[in-house]
Amino acid sequence: MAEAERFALIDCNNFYVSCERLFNPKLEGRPVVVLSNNDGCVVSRSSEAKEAGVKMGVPLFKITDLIKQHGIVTLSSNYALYGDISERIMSILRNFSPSQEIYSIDECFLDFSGIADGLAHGRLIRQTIKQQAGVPVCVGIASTKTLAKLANGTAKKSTECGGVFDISALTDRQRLELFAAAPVGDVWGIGRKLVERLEAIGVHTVKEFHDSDLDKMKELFSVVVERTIRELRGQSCLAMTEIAPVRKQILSSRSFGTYVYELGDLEQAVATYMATAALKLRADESLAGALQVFIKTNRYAAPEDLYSQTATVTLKNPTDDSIQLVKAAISALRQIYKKGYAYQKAGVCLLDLSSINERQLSLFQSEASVSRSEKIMKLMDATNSTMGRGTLYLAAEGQNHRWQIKSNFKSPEYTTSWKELPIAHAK
DNA sequence: TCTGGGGTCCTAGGACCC
DNA sequence: TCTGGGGTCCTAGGACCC
Repeated sequence: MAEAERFALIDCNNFYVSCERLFNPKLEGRPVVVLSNNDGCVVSRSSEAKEAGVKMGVPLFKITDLIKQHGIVTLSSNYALYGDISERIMSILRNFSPSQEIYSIDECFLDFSGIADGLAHGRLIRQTIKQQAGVPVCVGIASTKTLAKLANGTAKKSTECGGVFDISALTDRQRLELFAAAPVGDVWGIGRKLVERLEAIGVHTVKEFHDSDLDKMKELFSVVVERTIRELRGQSCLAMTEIAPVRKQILSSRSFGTYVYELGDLEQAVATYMATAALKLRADESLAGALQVFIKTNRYAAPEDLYSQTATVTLKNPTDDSIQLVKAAISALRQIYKKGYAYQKAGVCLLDLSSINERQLSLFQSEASVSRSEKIMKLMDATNSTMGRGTLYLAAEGQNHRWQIKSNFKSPEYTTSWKELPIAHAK
């Protein structure tokens, strides 16, 4: 008999908050939230903050009273730190299965097929990560990815299961009871809009969704919804993908710390974002064939103050050269800039990406000019990598970034910056 | 005063071709 | 004058995820 497929989903609890606590144990037991870029809204909450009533994604200015009332600690996000902790955790997890798919910064799937006692293996994982990385995780196990996600949600909510939950160990009846008690919005891939539409046709629980008619749901919704129902029924439609496919686009954008009015400031911002995007492009060993630039006012502004425009440029020759990309981006920006608006955000997007190994020189492009550009970019990237970000930059990026984001509560880069290594004091 | 950023996939609709 | 319909490709926008 063929072995039954099984997946485990390992997900860190309150990941960003857990990372902050590693280096600042005083945060243990206290309500803590981590904020998005620009200190805009809440992106991670400790259990104490959840209990205090802080909702996910809420803007900071709406919870000033709650913060005072409960003494909630607010922290700016520190992505260099979270990325570093994530890498450590993922490399530990790699040892627990022949196949791992890293799904996001704080979660991965492991192939659990053929593991006799999934629950025991899950508990071992949980214990090991806590011990070696200091971060609490939960483990969900099931015969499909969608069910493993659901199992992980149960592991997080339930107090009895000790952070590990296996749907494939349930009887049919137990499984249906679990489905009947869960709202359909708990299912991976069913977001706010779909919940609205599903409820309108009388589907409220996971069980009702699971029991619905496949053909009808495909017709009413989409092939994705149909596939999700199949997965809930135990028919695996989503396989493990161990090698992350190459990115198809690279986006770099930021909200400004204060409104921006002048073209000159926007040009600096767009040049800076493009330099960031181009660095990622070179790290991927890709070339961009096209790029987009967008600028927008605050989307909550009055209708007469709203403006949002995108310009797309197709490049004659695909490139990874920051200088060329910045030039193209700035000329695109000049086409869409309109004076008189309070701009709140700008960004660039690299599109039509191809592998550098498949570069084709056009008639008008000499090998010499390409290799000169390569040398300059290599020098710039190497310098910035050893001497620190921003050591070498393009003149267009400018110096006085009046528009730069706010980051008022940022923790030090404990693990990724020599200057900010924590100091251990002997008692 | 103050509302994130970076991705993916799917669909609808227009352009174009035969 | 009469002016189809199916296929494909591309793009913009929406929905979703973390």
